[in-house]
This record gives sequence, structure tokens and C-alpha cells, in this order.
Amino acid sequence: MELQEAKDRFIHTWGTLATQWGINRTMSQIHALLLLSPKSLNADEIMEELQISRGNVNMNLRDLMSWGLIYKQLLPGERKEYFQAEKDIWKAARQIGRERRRRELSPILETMEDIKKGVSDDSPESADFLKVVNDIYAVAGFADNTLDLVTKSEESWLTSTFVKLFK
Amino acid sequence: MELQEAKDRFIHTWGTLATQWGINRTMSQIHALLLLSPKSLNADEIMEELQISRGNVNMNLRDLMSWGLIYKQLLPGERKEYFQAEKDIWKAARQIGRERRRRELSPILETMEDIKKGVSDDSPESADFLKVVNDIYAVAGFADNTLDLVTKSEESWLTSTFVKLFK
DNA sequence: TTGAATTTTCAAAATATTCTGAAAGTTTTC
DNA sequence: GAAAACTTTCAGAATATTTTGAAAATTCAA
Repeated sequence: MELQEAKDRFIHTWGTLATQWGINRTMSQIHALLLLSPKSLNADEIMEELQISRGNVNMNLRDLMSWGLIYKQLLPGERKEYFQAEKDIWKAARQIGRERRRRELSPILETMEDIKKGVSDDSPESADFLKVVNDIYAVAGFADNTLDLVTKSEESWLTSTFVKLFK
Repeated sequence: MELQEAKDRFIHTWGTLATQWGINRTMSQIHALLLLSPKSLNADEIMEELQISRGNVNMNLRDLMSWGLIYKQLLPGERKEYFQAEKDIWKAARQIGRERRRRELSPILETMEDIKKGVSDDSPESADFLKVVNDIYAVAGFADNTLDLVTKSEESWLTSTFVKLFK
């Protein structure tokens, strides 16, 4: 297999995997492309490479920046904006963890707290309901703490201490 | 706030949150409904409660079963099938962890292994590419191991030992 | 068996998401 | 300050996903 062929396969597969877990295919493919690119790329190059429109590229680049997975780079003597992926995969993974925590876990915690406030715990039915809400709160809180911990750790610590500790 | 109102809010919110992280709204709502229901429900009751079609109910019930989050119950003297949610939220969460591991992490690990096999590591360009692939493999493997560990632990251990250990 | 009760399937409709491309907006250069 | 270079926006088009509901399949009691 040619290297280019393998890269294309990587980009394509990465996009397909992403859709499986609720992430936009194009966003993943742009991310994969930038991950594999030794130099940073501008919008035109990404359009050309992935055969997609300018609007699509622009939108997904901003999305990727909001996830903290790519950076904008202004090259001296160049008018165009260039983009570069965070190449440290462990760092990128921690970033994804932080964002998912913020986007997925925080809303659950907030909602459960809100709902708890609105229910008076005097009937047995209320108690049953509150038990479910409290349990979900506890599980989400556990996940939140764990993810917080992991995203604050260094790769070296994660791969050595953590894994060994639990072997 | 009436208890019923709070329950409805819970069901509705749970559905909305779910769409935010790539899960079908109706599936989440059925799950929430069953979580809150003291008795198991049949398809007609779910249709009525959530105002959705029979086909939709059937499809999502099967989906929920494939996630191991609900069980089919055959009541003596009843022709209809009844459904019950796993009420132990910690158990349900571990089940979700197991499934996500299988559905999201395993495919990454397999794909990365596959891609590695197809590239000969003799050029510097290949080496760069393989580094990315290997790093992703390592991160996914770490996530896979961690999730495996957590999903095999009991609630009591998770909430006491685990959290304290890392405080 | 038969047929009534129930579940499953699936093509078409409804809805939601993503993508395009041209127009509008912004920045930089001269 | 005009115009060229570039980026952003967004309405409509394309695509993908979800939902419906009626028909087909299955189950079960008699």
C-alpha cells in the first residue's frame, strides 16, 4: 500500500468512525487531514484536498478550534490563515475530555440539581423519583470527577502509574 | 411543581440532552419513562404516554435492549410484552460504558492496527504517519483499559476507594 | 388448524442536519 | 480610500435520520 493511500484511508475511516459516535464527518476528516499534514494548511488547500466547499471548511475549522484541537497560524508574508492540528495526541485527547465534560456532563448535573429543587420530598412517589434523580446526579458526578482527574494528568503519569496501579 | 410535571420535565430534558451527545431523542425518552415507572410498561402504554407510533416504540425498545438498559418481561396471564428499565443506575452506567467501549473504542483499535500493517516503515514520511497512528492507538487503548476497569467495579468501590485515591 | 392478538418490518413522509456557493463583511495593501 | 485578497454568513439544496402506519409475520389460545 502506498503511503498516500494509507493516509487517505486514515482520513476516510476517521470520518466514518466519527459519525458513529455523533460527530460530523467533515469535521473529523479535516482534523485527520491536519493531523497528518506536516505543514499547516489554508482553507483553499483543505477544500481542494477533501473536495468540499469553502463555507463547509470555514464552519468546521471554527468548530475544531472551539474544541481546542486545531490552532490558527498566521504565517509572515502570507495573507491567508493557516491551520495546524495539535500534534500531541495525548494533549488532544485530554482536550476532548475537558470539552465533553463541559458539554455533556455539566448540563446533566445542572439539570438534575434544578429538578431536585422543584420537588418536595413528602410523598413516597416523590421519594422514588428523587432517588432516580439523585442516582443520576451521583453517576454523572463520578464521571465528571474521573474525567477531570484524567484530563489534568500527564501522559507519562497516565500510562505508567495509573495503568499499573490497576493491573 | 407537581410531581407529574417534574417527571415530564425529566423525560423531556433527558431526550434533549441525549440529542446533544448523538443519541436518538425518542430512545432516551422511552428510557427515562421506564426509569421513572414503578411498573413495567407495554408498547401501547409507551405509545400513549409519549405520543409516538408503534413502529417507533418497537424499534427503540429493541435498541435499548441491545444496550442492555431495559429488559423484556413476560407477565403471567398477559399476551403483551412488558418492559422494565434497569433501576440500578450504577449498573446501567457500567453497561453504557461497556457498550461504548465495544462500539466506539474497539473499531478505532482495529482500524489503527489494520492501517499499521499496511505501511512499511522505511521512509521518514512513513515514520511520521505511523507515529500518529500509534499514538491514537495508545490513547484509545488507554481509554479502553480505563473503561474496562471502571465498568468491572462495584459502585461502592468506585465512590469510595477510587475517588479518594485520586483526591 | 384457525383466527385473534400482538409484534415486526419497511416504504414513504416528515424532520433534522449538513453542505454549497454567492453575497456580504473584513482586512490589508498600495 | 479604493480595490484586491481573503473570511464569514446564510438561504436554499442536498443528504441523512427519524417517524409513521399499514401490511406482513409471528405467537398463542382454543
